[in-house]
Amino acid sequence: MKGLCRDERWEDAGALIAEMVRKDCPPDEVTFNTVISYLCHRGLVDCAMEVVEQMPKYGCKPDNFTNSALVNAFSEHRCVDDALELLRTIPWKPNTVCYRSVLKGLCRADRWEDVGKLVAEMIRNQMNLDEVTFGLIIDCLCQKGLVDYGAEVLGEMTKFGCSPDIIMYNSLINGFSENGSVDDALELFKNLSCKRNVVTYNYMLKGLCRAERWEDAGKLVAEMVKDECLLNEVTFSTLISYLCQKGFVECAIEVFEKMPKYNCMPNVIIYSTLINGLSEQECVDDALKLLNDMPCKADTICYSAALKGLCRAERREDAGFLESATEVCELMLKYEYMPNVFIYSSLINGFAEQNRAEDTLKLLRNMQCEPDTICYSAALKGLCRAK
DNA sequence: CTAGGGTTAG
Repeated sequence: MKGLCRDERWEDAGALIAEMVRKDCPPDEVTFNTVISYLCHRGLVDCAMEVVEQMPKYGCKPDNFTNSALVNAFSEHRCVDDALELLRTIPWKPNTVCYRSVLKGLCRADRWEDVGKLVAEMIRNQMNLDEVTFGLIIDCLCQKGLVDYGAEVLGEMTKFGCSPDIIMYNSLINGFSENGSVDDALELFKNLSCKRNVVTYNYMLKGLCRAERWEDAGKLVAEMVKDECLLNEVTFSTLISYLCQKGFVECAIEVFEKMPKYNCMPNVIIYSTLINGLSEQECVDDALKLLNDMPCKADTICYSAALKGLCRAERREDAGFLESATEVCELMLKYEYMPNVFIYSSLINGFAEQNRAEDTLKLLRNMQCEPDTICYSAALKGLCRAK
């Protein structure tokens, strides 16, 4: 059942339940809760509710698992007030997980007063306020820029027998570097009361990269290796994307080339980032080489990044880059990738600037997608320039 | 056997 749900094969899941009934092996709460929780995760809240209504027919009653899934889905996919209302209609004392799902919705909606009230209610009901609950609140505060409050909650929670753990520290480090100063983040990073993990390092790295503190970033990675903390794909993605963004594409390439040494495989997004970076730095040949040597399948964004470089080069040097651009387009079609409107408009514009009205028109007429205004304008430009 | 706090990117 779990497998079918994970693959979103809802009809098969329904058929399986029917089969269970037929074979005298009736579905139980666990069966239903599995289906319900997956439906909820996919945002199919109405379907989930329908399944809940089917439960009594099979002698099953919704329990804490059912309700926490629904409350969570209401919080995420609907209005958090629906979640709150559902919490109130549960005919028994809902457990911490159910409460926490509502808290999550309230935190995300920035309804801190209501968060406080609900926490007070939990305390009144002598419910277990655990690390997970505090971790959730701290992270939301940090994400909303209320890092100081996050730090305050971290201090207060010891009253409830909770001690700070690495997940909370990670949220705070990220919060400080995004919404405060990266030095505050570093300060905390250096004085943690528990062992750092790869997420800690990656957050810290992101902060340093954003601040363009490349030397510190380099030192951090060295420290990571020394600490025997394995660099992962996030580490590399972070470095590569920030280096490209800030115009240091050569460094990004160096980092990229080190990936295999750390058992990390670059994915299509990393490739498109690099191709785009090379195109923007007017290294179109390198961009094309990277595109051609990709071990994974290139997607539209990779192609359009390369085309961007080609079209720029064309404008600059009056060379035969548009021919390569057309070739790239053909390559795309060969691999059954649809060039998108952006690609077409770049190409049409490229031909127009070369006064090649015929090619411009031909391209416009043979487009594999709906031309937009920019395509038409570019074609018009070609026609006008050719007289 | 089911639920729950933290990473990256075009």
